[in-house]
Amino acid sequence: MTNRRATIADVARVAGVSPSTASVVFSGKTPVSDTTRLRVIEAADSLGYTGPDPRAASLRLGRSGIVAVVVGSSLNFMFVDPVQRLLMDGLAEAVAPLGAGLLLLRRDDELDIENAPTLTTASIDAAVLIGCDGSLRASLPIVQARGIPVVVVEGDAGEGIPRIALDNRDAQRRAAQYVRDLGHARVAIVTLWQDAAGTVGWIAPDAEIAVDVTRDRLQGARDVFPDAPAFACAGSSIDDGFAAGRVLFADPRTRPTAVIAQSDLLAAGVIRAAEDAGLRVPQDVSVTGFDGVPVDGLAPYELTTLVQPATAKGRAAGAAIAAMLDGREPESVNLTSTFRIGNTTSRAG
Amino acid sequence: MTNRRATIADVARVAGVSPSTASVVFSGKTPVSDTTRLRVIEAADSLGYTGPDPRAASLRLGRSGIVAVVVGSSLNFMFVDPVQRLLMDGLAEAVAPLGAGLLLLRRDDELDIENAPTLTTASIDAAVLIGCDGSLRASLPIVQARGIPVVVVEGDAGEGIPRIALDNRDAQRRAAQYVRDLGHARVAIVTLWQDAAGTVGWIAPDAEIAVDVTRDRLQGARDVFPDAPAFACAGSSIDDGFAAGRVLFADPRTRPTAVIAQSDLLAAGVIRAAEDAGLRVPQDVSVTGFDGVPVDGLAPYELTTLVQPATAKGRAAGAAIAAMLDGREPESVNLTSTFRIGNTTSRAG
DNA sequence: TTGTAGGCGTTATCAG
DNA sequence: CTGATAACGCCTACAA
Repeated sequence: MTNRRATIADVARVAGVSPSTASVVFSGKTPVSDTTRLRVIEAADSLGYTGPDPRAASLRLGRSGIVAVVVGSSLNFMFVDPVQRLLMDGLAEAVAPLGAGLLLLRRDDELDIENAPTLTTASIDAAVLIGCDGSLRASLPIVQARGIPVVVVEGDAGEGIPRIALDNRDAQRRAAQYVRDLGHARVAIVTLWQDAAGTVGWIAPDAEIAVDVTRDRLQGARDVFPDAPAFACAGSSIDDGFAAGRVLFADPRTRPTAVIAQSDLLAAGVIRAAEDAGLRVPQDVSVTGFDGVPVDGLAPYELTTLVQPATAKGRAAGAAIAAMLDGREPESVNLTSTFRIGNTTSRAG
Repeated sequence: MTNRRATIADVARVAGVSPSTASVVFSGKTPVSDTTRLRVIEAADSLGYTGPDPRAASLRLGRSGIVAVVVGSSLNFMFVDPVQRLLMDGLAEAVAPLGAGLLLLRRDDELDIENAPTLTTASIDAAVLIGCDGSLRASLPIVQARGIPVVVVEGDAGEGIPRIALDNRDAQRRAAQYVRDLGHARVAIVTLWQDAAGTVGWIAPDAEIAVDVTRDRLQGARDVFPDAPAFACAGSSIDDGFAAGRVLFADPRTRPTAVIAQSDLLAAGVIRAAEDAGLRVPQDVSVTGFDGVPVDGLAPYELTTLVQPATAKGRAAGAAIAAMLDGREPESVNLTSTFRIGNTTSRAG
């Protein structure tokens, strides 16, 4: 009744074969005669051996089957965003065939907790950085020094690091053009966060925005409406959009006839605010979103929005990782969004 | 310019010390003289050595610093629920001091993908099973055979496995009592999924429900309103609640004056449906939720609901894991929800 | 088809 | 405070 777990050597001994043979029975890398296989399996059963210890295997093979996903501080915050969720789904799906799972890690610089796991200390085969803005970039040297493949989604990590990007500016421009073609001239923009602090409020016309997504989408809208005022939110949520909408619709004389929101959740909030202000959507105000994700509770509205291939983004990141682990050159990918017309936009009155 | 990464042995050689000494410099387990430490650090720098290889360390130490979280099929689906997100946050927080991170794994039986990582093949120190209903229970023998500590959240895994549970029935009963005390008699219940398939519709009065949460909360409500009709939803979302609400409010003559929803998201949907049917909340219909999570876009309503300690649930699971890894006896915990009165309930007209 | 031998990179133990 | 030694459990040339 020893406490030690059985090892493959034990199994081999009981089965009366050599360790390598027993190993092969489990890995299937080499043909084994049926009788030996059976003996080994039986021995394993009798010992309660459930297969090779992954820890030992990963040392030997140099692979741990784990891909790190570096997220911001709070999982809760991150997964509020449907786009992130779909992204993770795509990623999980794409790395599964590699025998890899996703390890959630926080950013290295948020170490309030003693000896928390980090990119440096975790046994990982690769890392995915999401939204590589500033602070995330600090993680890079670490993984690079360890020689771990990295891929960046929605962000720029510099030379030689594959990126999975979106045509944010182009796509947003297309939506803006559509809005203009509908005859709208008084247009307001509701943006995602403009900085890490999540400063809420009107964005100065000449402000430099450090957050890639926000900047790019804003530029796209400004390509068509150069003077449109832009209001920055703290995050991507209905509540944030609602608060922004309240401000936009506060003054009946200056209120916009169309609002370009940088996410579907924000757009949903803006719509709520419009209703709240006694405005009908789309008759009195047109609203566009971005993302093309199902917004829980938005029915019967169907947003006019840009459908981004969120799951594909994850899959592309997974594919890049697979390539790198294979020793192949990873590709940076630039995905494109599709403009979809819903029932939240109409001709300017 | 060899491609091999430097090992601690290389560092030791360059520093002119023994490998064990070099190791100790990194682990800090034993005092080292400043001069040697410096020499080792310098050697490491010059070789680009970033610290012990986690794979080797985990073999040696028998710890990988990874805790598996077994989720249903889709991350997207799972993380829609704010309760799950908070739970994960608490869990991450609680295992971080152990130097552990969270590995997302799918259920073993959903293996459509060849060689996907599983509870059997991943190097994990412990596992958390969330919502241990039926199919999840299949994972148990596997981990137990491997001698891996397991804790179950919101579900029953049988003997000897620590559980983190909630006072679902008691809590729901308290809410129901409150509703009754307000004078409501025609009450309907909107429930979470009643089976894995997510069958939508009225629940037969004598139906046996296999999903623990749903059953327990339903019993709590029925303790007070034994004959209240219950309508089952497919999931916990505003849209699901809306659909249910539509049915409840379809016939003005039989419509309930109060609805007990089994989650806040469902309650939000029911409220929408009520508005949609021209009913005012709470004047015409009272609605209660369950969970006490912020529902994006629900303002200005503040739900009358049961606030469950979602993050604490995660932390408790983490604590149980910490205990087991420490060789201590883990505790099963029974957390309690707090009844909170919002503005979605009022006296029966 | 099976066995032998060596090493993957660490770290705990124990002796100096 | 430092160093030698021995595992940790497995996999894979290579030889038989």
